Amino acid sequence: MALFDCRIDARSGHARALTYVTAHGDFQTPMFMPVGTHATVKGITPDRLKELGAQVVLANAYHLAMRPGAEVVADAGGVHAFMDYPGPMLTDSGGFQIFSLADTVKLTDDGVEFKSIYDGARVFWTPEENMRIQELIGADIAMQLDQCAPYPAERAFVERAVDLSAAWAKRCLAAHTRPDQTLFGIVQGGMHQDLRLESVRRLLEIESASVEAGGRRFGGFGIGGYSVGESHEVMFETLGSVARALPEDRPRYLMGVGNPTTLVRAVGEGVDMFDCVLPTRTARMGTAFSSTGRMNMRNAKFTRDFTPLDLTCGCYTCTHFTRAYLRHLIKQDEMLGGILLTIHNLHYLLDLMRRARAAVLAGVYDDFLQTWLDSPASKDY
RNA sequence: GUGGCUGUAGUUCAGUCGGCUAGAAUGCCAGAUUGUGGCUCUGGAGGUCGUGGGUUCAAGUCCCAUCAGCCACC
Repeated sequence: MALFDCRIDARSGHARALTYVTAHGDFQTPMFMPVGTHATVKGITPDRLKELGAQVVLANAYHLAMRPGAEVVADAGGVHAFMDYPGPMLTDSGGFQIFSLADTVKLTDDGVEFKSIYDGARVFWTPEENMRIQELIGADIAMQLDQCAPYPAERAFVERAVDLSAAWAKRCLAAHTRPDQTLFGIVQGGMHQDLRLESVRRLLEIESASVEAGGRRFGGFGIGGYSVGESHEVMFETLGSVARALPEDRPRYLMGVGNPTTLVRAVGEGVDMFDCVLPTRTARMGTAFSSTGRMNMRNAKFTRDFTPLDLTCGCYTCTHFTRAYLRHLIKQDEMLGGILLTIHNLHYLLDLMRRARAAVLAGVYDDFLQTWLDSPASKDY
């Protein structure tokens, strides 16, 4: 298979199992991608990530451009060499920071002005500049610059986000040149079915025009603008039809979603890739995923609980340490507490997606989904 | 032994001229966390104001005694 080829290994209902080729190795879906915003997945070494079976790791173009600077990362030999992660990587464009750092941002049709959260420096990013930055950083997959609408939002606001994101998709695709990197377009449209489908239609139109002119196509598609405050049910009203409106032959990436049950359900709707800070952030704050639902390891009931975190889990944390010890570490703000829960939570989601893939390959995804929904692990959904 | 200082929430402390249901921080208990501005955020519980007496309409606050701790000097 050639670079950025995507093979469909199996289907089961709407669920898919893909193999995708990058310059830093293949990855297989369904897949969860740990988030390493500052070119580090907090609290965990790259060799441990590999041991856990992580495939793609995320970094963030906005944060790396601010610190240490995209040129520094480029001079280091690119983000893989900089952080010593040998596998595939993906950079988010900074589009999400337009949303999350909204009060430091000025939007125009031509681009976005960020006021640095680190030193107040103002930088103006056109889509072209954003592509230059992401090419310097050098991940295998770059995301287009986009605008993510909040929820709830006026329909007119969401329409504008769709317009702006489509305009920027076109400019990103035209500006993107690096041969060992591919670009994903991003679907917006909030919770409006028609706007979502319109957003998909425009991305495909932009791609067709590009290909006709001898230009590039998208390597895959991000589904952005979900998990911004809406309920799960509201998200699933539109998610499936949006995912399946996207081309079959390329990955569909639901951005920013990491709730275990949402992942399992979304795979059933035809989504292939996910990323989220949830497993790593909540780990540092003391929350663990488990086969019986979320556990707050600060709780007093674990003071003298000398059993493993999760008896059904085979990760390093669960095979070596007790709940009492983990609670002690978290309560004391010892860094090892966050590290051990991060290992566990990442293992939990990575393993969940491996089992999902196995179910797709076996052609029994519906059973897998139903078994999941019937299990206590889904109860905190 | 004498003199002084200090006793208020688990802890460290604030508490005006005596005046509503005695506050803060931290700790404790619980909840949140979704393309990472997070040792973060949101709730909650917790006090016979060392003890006894007195003055006063009213005392954490003023007076007396007493106990404890600390300091200094014999």
